[in-house]
Amino acid sequence: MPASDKPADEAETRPPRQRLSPDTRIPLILDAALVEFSARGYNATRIDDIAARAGLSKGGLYAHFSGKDKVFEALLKRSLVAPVLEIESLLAHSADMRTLIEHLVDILHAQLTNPAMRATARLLLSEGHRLPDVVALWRQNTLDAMHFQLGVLLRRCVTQGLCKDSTVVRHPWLILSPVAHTLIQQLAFGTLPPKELRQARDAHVDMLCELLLMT
Amino acid sequence: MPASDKPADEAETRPPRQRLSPDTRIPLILDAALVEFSARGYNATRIDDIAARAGLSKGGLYAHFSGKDKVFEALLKRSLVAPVLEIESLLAHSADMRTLIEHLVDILHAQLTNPAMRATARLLLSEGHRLPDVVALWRQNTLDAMHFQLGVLLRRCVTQGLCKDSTVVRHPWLILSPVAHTLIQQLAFGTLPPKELRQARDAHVDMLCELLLMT
DNA sequence: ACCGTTACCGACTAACTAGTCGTTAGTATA
DNA sequence: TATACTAACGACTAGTTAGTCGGTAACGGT
Repeated sequence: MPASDKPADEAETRPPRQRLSPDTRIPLILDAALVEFSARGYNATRIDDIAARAGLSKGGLYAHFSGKDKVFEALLKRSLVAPVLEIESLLAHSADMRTLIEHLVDILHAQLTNPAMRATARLLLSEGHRLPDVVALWRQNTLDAMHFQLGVLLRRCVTQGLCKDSTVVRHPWLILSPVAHTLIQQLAFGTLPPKELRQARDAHVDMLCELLLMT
Repeated sequence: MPASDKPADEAETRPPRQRLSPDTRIPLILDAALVEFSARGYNATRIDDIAARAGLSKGGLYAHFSGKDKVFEALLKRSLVAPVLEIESLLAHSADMRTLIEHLVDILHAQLTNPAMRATARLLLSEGHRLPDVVALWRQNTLDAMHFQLGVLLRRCVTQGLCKDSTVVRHPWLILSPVAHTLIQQLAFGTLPPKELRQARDAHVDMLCELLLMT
């Protein structure tokens, strides 16, 4: 093996020096941080690991963030985008109530299979106490918003005579709770086999149908 | 301030040297470890902190455990005791189905308000990957066992004509899921106000009644 | 082609902590 | 009380890592 200027393809020994604008480098850093933090937790993650994965050195990283905690904060803040329920679209594209419920459950379960979302959830649970402000913000923007939207959607269905006025209409979080259960399983036991995920999804749908469908 | 032999009551400067048998010291160490680990996570917890809280020095702690990971392992193993559902007792002491559901939900929610259980759950989620064997054991002993018992209980109720044959009878985990949701909230946002806990409990009961009670 | 800006490098330091080990001192038994 | 046993001490070592800083090189503007 020639030890010349570019040992190259072995195990990238020195991708010379790549100069990127902050606008393109920072997302790379946050992507790397998400992987590293969620794999090892906050304390066990080394700045050098994040930097290496983002394609620069520690010193370079410090040009963009003043410390480890600032990286963490920026990471959580980036994931604050609320997954807005397309209420109108759901109502429009669902022939009947059962279809609507299936769409709804599928949207919720899609979040579970999204690795970035899972990683963020794990960080939120295990390291969230570091940044109570960010967590509170996340609660408002994501959780409360989703509860609210679910409530609006369901009350509209009731008004339109599409479904019964069940307990879950007044407590939309009950609709989310099976997803919470599955999330906990995934966090504690690792990724569940597709079969179990499908069973969970189907049981979830069935229960909601039982609760909401007109008899 | 006299720097004599016992500055005593200031900030306990030297509770001289207490010699305890392993049988009494080890539980103290595990109690301390639960507090420290769940407050700061595995990596951020120092051996000295655990030792200090347990009332001895680091060297003393190493007389009982050969390392930090062994303490952690012993801690999780200690909490493996399954909270067995008193099925017979539940059936005997419940006048009607609604009362039985209320008892059931109360048992589940009692776990949530138990600080030691919450701390263990947090550790299991955030640091469980360190000890996959212990986590798998916990799953068998606790989660699967509880699902099984719930299934037995509900099927018996159906057979005795006490309740409908709902989806949740075939998927008992759905009954647990609202508790999972509340658990996540507690872990992410800290202890919930009693009012919200009670609302969650009531909504849970109402939903189960809707699903199970004969019409 | 020159030049100023600034993203990036990497060796260094300062701080922290898991684990060690020779010593000390409670406690039980005689 | 004398003695043996061992829980507990605490200073020390060795290894790790967050953050610093003087210098380097890529890029845009002229």
